[in-house]
Amino acid sequence: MFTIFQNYLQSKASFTSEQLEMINAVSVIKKLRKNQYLLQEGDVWRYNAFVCQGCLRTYSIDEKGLEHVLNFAVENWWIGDRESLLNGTPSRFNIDAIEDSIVLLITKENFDMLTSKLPQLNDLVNLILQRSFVASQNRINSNISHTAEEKYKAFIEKYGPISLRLPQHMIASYLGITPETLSRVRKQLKK
Amino acid sequence: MFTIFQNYLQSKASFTSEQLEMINAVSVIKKLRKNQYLLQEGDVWRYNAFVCQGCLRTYSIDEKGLEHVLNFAVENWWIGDRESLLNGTPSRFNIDAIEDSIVLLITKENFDMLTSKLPQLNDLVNLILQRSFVASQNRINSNISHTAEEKYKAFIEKYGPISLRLPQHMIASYLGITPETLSRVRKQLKK
DNA sequence: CTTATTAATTGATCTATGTCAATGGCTGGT
DNA sequence: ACCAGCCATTGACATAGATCAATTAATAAG
Repeated sequence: MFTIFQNYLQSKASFTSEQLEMINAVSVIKKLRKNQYLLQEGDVWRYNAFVCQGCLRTYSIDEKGLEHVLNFAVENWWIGDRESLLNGTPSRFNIDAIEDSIVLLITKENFDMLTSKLPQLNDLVNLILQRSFVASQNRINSNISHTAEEKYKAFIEKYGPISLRLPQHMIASYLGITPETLSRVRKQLKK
Repeated sequence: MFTIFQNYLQSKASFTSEQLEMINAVSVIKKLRKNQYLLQEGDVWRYNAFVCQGCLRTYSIDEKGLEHVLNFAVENWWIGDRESLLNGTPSRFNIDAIEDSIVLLITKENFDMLTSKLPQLNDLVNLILQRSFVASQNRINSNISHTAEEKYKAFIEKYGPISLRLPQHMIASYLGITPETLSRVRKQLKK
């Protein structure tokens, strides 16, 4: 399963086999059944996590008990709670598997060791962070500017085939609308 | 005016006077009158920018000509369009001054040179990026989870005294609500 | 100072979206 | 294969927030 991560790394930068071995040595594979938690609210998140296979979601639960999906992640995406990782604070989010999944975990300490020894990994991680921030800002812009229908169309546009793997009530939650509204938007768009 | 930036840097990390001089050498001070643009949609953003004094906003303009405020920035904050900077693409945003302001600009090339020579600056910038991402994610969570009133209260909580310097229609825009709705929310909260 | 703009408030509607409830279709577990 | 429990859909209705319009308050310009 490390092969998938290795292929990903090689596609983004150049690593010698010794360097890959160093990464492999601190990587832990974790298999998750559908619905299984990777992180639960209140726990501290201590890893950098890469999705080798499957699909997961990050979500919060509000005072009324409603779930709000913050992010999805599929193969070749990173997932986790940066706030908890950065500050060592208990997470306000949950992460669970939408499909049976396989993730690769590297603890913060090991990851910091790797980035300090491998500049190309450091650059890669930094680039991903920058892109994540940009994506995040664009989502905010969409949130404050668009109607339910516009947000849904933009979502389908952005997620493409991945959107077919996500239950609609989770997409609705991600967009900040109810499942009923999403259902009506979809009906409208079919015409 | 460089002194302000210098104080900021020293408060976040340690720099020798030679290092500070190196930073000073590539810093450009730009004064902005109220309402003056720092960046206009369609232009490419090529700097890292630090606000020494004043207050600015980043916003987009939608198809209907409506403005949507993405961010505010005051003294000791960074501002810019990371997407345009990272990809070299024309910006979809505008940045202008809400008050007479002074910003310090360092071109991307010079900034990259600085971060490669000064690891502590690189770490600082990386930390800010991580925090920005976290803040951004939290704002998305707020957007999809809360009512107008809850979002406004959270905004006041987060921005504190700075919120008094911002016109209400811009706060409304930032929150994704109309000025009329914000006015009513405020009236409600006074009771 | 005076006037011209722009911003904030308020009232009267309108509308997109939420809420509640019922139905039928899938899906996963036994 | 069967049942139980989600999930998507649909309808009827409620409501937060938008829109439009008018008034007042605050700022800026001459």
